[in-house]
Amino acid sequence: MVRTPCCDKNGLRKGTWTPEEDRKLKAYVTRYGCWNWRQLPKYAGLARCGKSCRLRWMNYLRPDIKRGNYSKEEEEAIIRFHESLGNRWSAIAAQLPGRTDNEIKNHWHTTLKKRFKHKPLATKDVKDNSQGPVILEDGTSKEKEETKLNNHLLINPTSPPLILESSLSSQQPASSDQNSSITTDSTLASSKDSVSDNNYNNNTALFDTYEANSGNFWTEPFFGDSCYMSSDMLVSMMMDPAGYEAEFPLLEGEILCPFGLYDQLEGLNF
DNA sequence: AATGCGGGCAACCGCGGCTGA
DNA sequence: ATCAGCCGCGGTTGCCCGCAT
Repeated sequence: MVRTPCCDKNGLRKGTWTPEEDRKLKAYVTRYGCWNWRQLPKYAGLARCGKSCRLRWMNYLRPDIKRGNYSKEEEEAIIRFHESLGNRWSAIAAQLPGRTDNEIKNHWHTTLKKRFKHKPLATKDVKDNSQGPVILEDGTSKEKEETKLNNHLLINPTSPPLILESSLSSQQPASSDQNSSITTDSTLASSKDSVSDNNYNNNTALFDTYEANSGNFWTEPFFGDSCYMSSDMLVSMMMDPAGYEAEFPLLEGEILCPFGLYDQLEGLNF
């Protein structure tokens, strides 16, 4: 919509994503996970660089993204967090379920910055806020400490990120980290939540199948780390590629099994 | 109706950090 | 200790759209 599609010198597409490209990327990541962004476009049948794919997924295609207007609560939260964190959009986004850093950054520059100039918020309550970042007196390790705290907020269930009422009313359950890639360990739970979206009912069924048959999906290193596919699904793909293909037809240009998957399979007990 | 202009936002670019060899 | 590859982040760009004139 924004940038005119073109090709760079390597023959990779740039610019606006087409619905077809979106469909391919979404289908591929949903099925295989983002095991390697650099290699992913090749196997997904996309003439895009990995960076572009990652960005598109993170900012647009991820199922847990909340779109639409910002609530007053969200805007106030952004302003407060920006006061204390500065332009660390990813850290701010981590506290706002369903919002991406890019989206927040855009909203800040286009709307909030002007408004904030006219009506600055008091900073005291921000610094006193237990949910906010720790402002160190010496200031020397502030960066590290903020990072540690943010990580703590993301992981520790007793210190949840800011959950806004408007977020709770959205279709997906509030999760602890809506900003991270689905491949990160700390986001396994949120990944499960994210795929509970209406568009992903089929995948939810796959999770349930895996959990019922093979224990906890979210503690299993390979599947939890890099793949949305259940072990049953994977086994059927490996043992009976034709049967698997019949059940889950490949997309145009898609390759059945990415590199790395076979290596990971060796460690599994069938 | 035509034109100009600014806002909004998707996407690109480049840098820095992390990790493994 | 060094280097290369990859990923994530923040800054910036550039086009579309709606509104004002």
